[in-house]
Amino acid sequence: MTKIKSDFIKTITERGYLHQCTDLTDLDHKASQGMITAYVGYDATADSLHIGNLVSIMMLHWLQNTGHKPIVLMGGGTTKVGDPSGRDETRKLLNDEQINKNIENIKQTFSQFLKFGKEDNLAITVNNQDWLDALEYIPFLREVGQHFTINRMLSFDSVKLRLEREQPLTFLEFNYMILQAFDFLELSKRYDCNLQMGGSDQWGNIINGIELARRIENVTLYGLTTPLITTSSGSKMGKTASGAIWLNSEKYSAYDYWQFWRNTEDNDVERFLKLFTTLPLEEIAKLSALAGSEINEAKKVLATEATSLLHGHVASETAANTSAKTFELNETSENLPTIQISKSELKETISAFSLLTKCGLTKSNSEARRLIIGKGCRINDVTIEDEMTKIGLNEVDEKGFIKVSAGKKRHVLIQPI
RNA sequence: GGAGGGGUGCCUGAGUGGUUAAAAGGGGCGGACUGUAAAUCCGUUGACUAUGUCUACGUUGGUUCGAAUCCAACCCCCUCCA
Repeated sequence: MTKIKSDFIKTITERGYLHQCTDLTDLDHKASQGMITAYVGYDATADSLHIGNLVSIMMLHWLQNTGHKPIVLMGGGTTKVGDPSGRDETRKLLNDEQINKNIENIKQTFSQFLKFGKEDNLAITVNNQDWLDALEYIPFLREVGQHFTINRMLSFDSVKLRLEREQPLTFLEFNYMILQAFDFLELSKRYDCNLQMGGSDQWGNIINGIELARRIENVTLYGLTTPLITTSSGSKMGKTASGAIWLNSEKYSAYDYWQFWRNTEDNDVERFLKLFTTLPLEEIAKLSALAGSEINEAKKVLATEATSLLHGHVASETAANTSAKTFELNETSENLPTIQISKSELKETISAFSLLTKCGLTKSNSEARRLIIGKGCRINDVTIEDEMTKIGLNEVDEKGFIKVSAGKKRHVLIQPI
């Protein structure tokens, strides 16, 4: 490619969102001429999106920011089928009620990143259930099915890998790529959508949609994928500590989210600043030039910026302050996660191990005992040596809390009521 | 429908009558070192009212002093044949 003309392509290239594109030169040209409309699809397999979805959300954000129209496609219909891409096993099927509930929860996330509305480049949300549910089998097969050969379908990774690993692939799942292809066609007809974006594992599904639209409507559509984001030590993003990093605040608090970014590996700081914040590139260059322990400053900026994008400025600052107090000033911030325990219960005193479990720092009393034996538990910053240590009202500090810590990073405040 | 192979802890995977709550690795958690990083090293990794008890190797029964290991039936998966 000679020279990038459009702001959109320029931005996503510079910031590292671009993995593959069907025809970058052409798409760039189109984006420089006028408004393009692009969509990303999200299946409702859980009641919240997670960090892994964030790259594509940020891409929609930049799309809108550079003057184009984003469509958020909720996969109410496709979730009933289950995308086999990148999976060894069939997804467990959800019922309609769960799917609708999930969609409602997932939708909230986008309001932070996109401006919604009808006109111009305001974002819209659509649900593919609206057209997929209405399909009639035979007419659909005749219209769409005749454009797919089994030979070619078998050659796509989502199918091929499953077969190679000798894992079962149901006929239901086998249809997924056709439905996603149909989605793109449908969005192109309804909203003049001409670009589909997604993670690199969606490449095959995207290509199918482009081909289908070319055959049936004779239109040219584009596809663009983002790289799979891994940490520099090779593990998949967000699959760290206790499961996924969720985007909904009820499942993953702003404080925890801030902490997640604060603990980024040195080698990832620059890449993540580009991908997950909206800071200008010059500023990112300055921040990532920091060497040695000074890079921690860059990590704090990353954490605050990323948290602020998702949870808002106020929640982000609070998380930053709480973290500073806790980790740098060695003070107890009352904004740490807090649980309440009745005074009468504390009066009786509670043994240290059961207190750990009570406040959710350990999953079982056995785990709590092990933690204490391994010198991993502190009450009010004092290491507990004996798991039978009794904790009661005596341990409440002048601010009215008992601080319970598991390891160096996980803290909970007990508030007697 | 027929023949064969297989189902072990979060995952991979050893174990074919007893010191097996089950090797090894991965992952998780904690500790040390640091910078709330990475790498490295060490410990730990079923539960409980805790030096004991209970639950656990697809399910249910059986043999045995004793079963993940042997037997029977059933369920599920894979391969080949029809």
